[in-house]
Amino acid sequence: MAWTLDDSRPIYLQIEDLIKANIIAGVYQPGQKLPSVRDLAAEAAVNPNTMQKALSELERSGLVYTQRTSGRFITEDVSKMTELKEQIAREQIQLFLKNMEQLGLSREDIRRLLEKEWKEES
Amino acid sequence: MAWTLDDSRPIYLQIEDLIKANIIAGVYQPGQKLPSVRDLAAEAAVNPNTMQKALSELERSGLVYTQRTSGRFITEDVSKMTELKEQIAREQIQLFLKNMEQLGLSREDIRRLLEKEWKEES
DNA sequence: ATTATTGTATTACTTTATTAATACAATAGA
DNA sequence: TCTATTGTATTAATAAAGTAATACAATAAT
Repeated sequence: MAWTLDDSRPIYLQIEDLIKANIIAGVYQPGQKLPSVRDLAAEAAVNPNTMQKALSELERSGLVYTQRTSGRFITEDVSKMTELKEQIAREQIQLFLKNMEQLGLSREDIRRLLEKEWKEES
Repeated sequence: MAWTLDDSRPIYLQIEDLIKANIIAGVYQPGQKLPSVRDLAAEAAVNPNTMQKALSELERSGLVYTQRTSGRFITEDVSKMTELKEQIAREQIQLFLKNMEQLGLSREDIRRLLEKEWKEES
């Protein structure tokens, strides 16, 4: 795992995003045990508390869970992962539409701009 | 103008967004003079410096400009307004697409989800 | 020329967020 | 039972952000 951190945002947030992306991308498999807080912290060269914070935040998403003294695991509940993904997608969409509408753009405008963007980038 | 502020985000940002929205929505007309920093601050019941910060931030967008001792004005440059609007839209779209792709969603997925959202809300 | 009004700069206070040091608690494993 | 390993809680130190008090500077209006 490439722990490329900068100081543009809080470290714990960057870590949280990195791990989350890896889970969603399937780098970590369902049920897999994560390294311990201390090991992850050493690996990423951050204070253990910082890693702890990142992980406990991540936990709120339901992507990982804790077993008191055994460690942390990626959820085996694949449907929960799907659910979460859909929920995030819905939120993203609603936020996006709200922002675009505040700019005074119609649905047709939005469709047009999206297709234009896609045409340009590929 | 309804200065409904809460403490979920910095006051100066909320003010900036409110004014920006009003400009884009046409509540403030091109060339129109804004009330003075102190008057706006009184109206919104905030410290003048807070209003000053909101306005100077807003200025960076080019939507308003300052004449040293006369006050602040909405830009007459309508094309600048259009330009800005298009730029913001482009940024919003690119950010949105980046986020959706990180979730592993294809273009077709995105099209489908957007139409679904629209169908549901109207 | 004087004054009132404008935006701005400087400085300090306060609060919040972030990171770190350290101690605690639970239990798996030997 | 004992020990090493796990996550967690508490507290403190530091840094950053936000807000406010006050003084300054420029000029339009009189």
